[in-house]
Amino acid sequence: MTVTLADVAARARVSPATVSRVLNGNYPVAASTRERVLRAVDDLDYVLNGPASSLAAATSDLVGILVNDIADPFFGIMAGAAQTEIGGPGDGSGRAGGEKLAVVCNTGGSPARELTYLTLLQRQRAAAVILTGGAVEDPAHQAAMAAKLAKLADAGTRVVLCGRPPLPEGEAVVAALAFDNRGGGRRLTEHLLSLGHRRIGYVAGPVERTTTRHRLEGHRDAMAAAGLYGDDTTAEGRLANARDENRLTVHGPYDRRSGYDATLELLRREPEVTAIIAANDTVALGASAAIRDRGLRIPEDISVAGFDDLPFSVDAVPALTTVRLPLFEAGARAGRLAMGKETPPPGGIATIAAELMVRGSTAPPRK
Amino acid sequence: MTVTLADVAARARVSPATVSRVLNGNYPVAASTRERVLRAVDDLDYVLNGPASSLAAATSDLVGILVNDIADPFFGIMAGAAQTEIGGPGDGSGRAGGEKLAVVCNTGGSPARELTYLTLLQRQRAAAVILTGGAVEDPAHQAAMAAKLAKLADAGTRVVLCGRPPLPEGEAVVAALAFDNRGGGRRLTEHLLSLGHRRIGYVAGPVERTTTRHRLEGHRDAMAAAGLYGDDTTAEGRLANARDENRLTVHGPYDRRSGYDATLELLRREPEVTAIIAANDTVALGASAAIRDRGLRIPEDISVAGFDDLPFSVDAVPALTTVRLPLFEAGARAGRLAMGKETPPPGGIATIAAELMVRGSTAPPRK
DNA sequence: ACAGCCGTAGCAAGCGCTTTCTATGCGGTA
DNA sequence: TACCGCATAGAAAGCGCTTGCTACGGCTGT
Repeated sequence: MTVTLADVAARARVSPATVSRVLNGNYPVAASTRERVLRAVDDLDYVLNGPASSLAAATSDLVGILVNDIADPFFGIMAGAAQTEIGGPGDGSGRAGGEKLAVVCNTGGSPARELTYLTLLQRQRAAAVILTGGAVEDPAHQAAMAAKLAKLADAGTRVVLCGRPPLPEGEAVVAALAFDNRGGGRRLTEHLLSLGHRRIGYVAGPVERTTTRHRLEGHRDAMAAAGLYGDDTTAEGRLANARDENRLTVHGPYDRRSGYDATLELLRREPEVTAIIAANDTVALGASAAIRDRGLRIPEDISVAGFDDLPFSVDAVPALTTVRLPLFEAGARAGRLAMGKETPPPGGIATIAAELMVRGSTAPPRK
Repeated sequence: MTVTLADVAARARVSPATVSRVLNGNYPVAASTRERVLRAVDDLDYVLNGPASSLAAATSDLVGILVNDIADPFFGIMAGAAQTEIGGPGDGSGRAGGEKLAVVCNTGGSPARELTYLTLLQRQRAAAVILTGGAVEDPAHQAAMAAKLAKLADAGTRVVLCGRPPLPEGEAVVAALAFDNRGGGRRLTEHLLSLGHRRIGYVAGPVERTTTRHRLEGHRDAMAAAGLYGDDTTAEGRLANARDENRLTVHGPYDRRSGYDATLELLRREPEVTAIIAANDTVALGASAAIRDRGLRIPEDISVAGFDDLPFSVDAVPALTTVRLPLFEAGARAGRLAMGKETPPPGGIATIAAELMVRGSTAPPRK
């Protein structure tokens, strides 16, 4: 039924070993022989049996890219960029040079699925794995992840982190590319502060994610530095600060709906808010909708800012002030790292700068 | 180094066959034995060797989802939905029930890469393949695709088309879910027509894609039915119609940039245009930006409409009139079809309705 | 008490490929 | 001319798993 190596060998009147060598191209084969084999491959429309090949060679050409949400361009852009560096041009049959099959796996943000995919990739003896996006901070899960990644690395799988903080132990991975979420959050807040805002609402992402925490920390650092939170070190002062922080922060998932609902809640809690920072651009879109639905104008009544600078953000009306993350570049770099085409940064860790993009959605508060 | 089935068998004091059967659960094993094996698996932290297993069983648990552009939510939403139907919960080790590894492959819209991925999946003996999005109309490529899909189907891989027209021959696939792009294009144009628009610009997608052609055909059908194009059947009339069609249609990729540039071009060619239909919502965003940059207002000066109804479209200002495609539902259904969890529609072909969403970006023309 | 079964477990033959080791033939060199 | 070495091809031993078939008790039925 299906054509095998042996069939090709028979037709080319050589041994299976020779066919294998022609296909893999890592052993000298006379030009005339090679040609004969190639013709036989073509004639028979032969396609290598991947599992058999992986079994015998103890490696596969699978590269896994784990993302939290495939419907979110934030991940799509990184994954796409990584893939451009991984998938070779391909010749359609036989086995091409350094060609790898880059596949993206959607964890949906679930720790369990993250682990499951890692096991599945381990089972396939994947050549490399790229993990994108923030990690979940649950200690048990982190330990499980670290163990799993260590095992993968042990088995020869290259592990690259992209847009995710380095592992606590840090040794198991080829490289970690982390976004400067903290710095971005700080600069964004400083921008708002410099415009004169004082009551700033914060629509944060899910509590348990590192990304959420880092952006929020940057924000609070800036607020504290401006004497808005945390400067009063007396006992009551501290309490008041904490209350304020909590009152002006609402957590929720990274989606539009959450931005809408959280903004309504923020407006209820503190009608005097003059600016709202959203966990990311998608959330900012929802926040903007809520503000408009309340009959308020952006930025005259309330300023809005996002994070990530996704492609649609510049087209929002007014254009969204946000923090630009070089998603494509980071993804491409992760792809190269995974392929061993680029040497890892010193210590295996690189921080990727976040750039503030000031646009029309932020302006000085009215009063 | 790595632990194998035999190691587990030794530790559980059973034969490798028994371990295999416990893991696959398709053969009676005494409860006490099963338990002993499971404990050994756990103790040894055993992970099945995928390639070996696929080789022996002649199937794998890989399911490929091909998309044209992973950074585009249009595909992300379908792929994500399909994955929810495919990837089981997973138990972290051994092999779970009907668990499959859903992976998405980014073709970038390139026919060559599409074929390459199909070969790679064939090589891996994928359990199923889902192809999403419009096809390229080049006859040579279509023939190659049909041949490849037939071969995949032959080898037992289920092939499902999602948001893509059925194959010319049509036999090789489990099912084809096609969006009613033509109907959507027609209804959208009728809406504009009923508002009083007569000079309607059309920013189309890449010429060679079926999606582009179908949407455009729907548009032109509606125009012709209204006597705007193609009613004049004299020789000169025909020519004039064709000229008009061409003058008011600009092709380009499915991205924001293309929408921006094409709209500028349309405005130059025909300043009297009162409405612009974009190939999809992303393109519509670019078109809107161009219109605003020209100092025109939406919808007062020019109406804008998109296609797809991506999540951000409702948040555009003004909210975008568009044609809603049930991407999530279609993706989920494709996933179920690929898993054999749902019986294919009669004839293997289903057309999925497209619903007109009238919002703020379209209004009657001023004069 | 014996034949026949059913429920379990083991044996062993591959699945299709890679790769080490060995064989062969040829040209060049002493 | 005889020998060595290089370039190339083949033989064969697995890689780790699945599965058809066989084997073996103990139970049931007569």
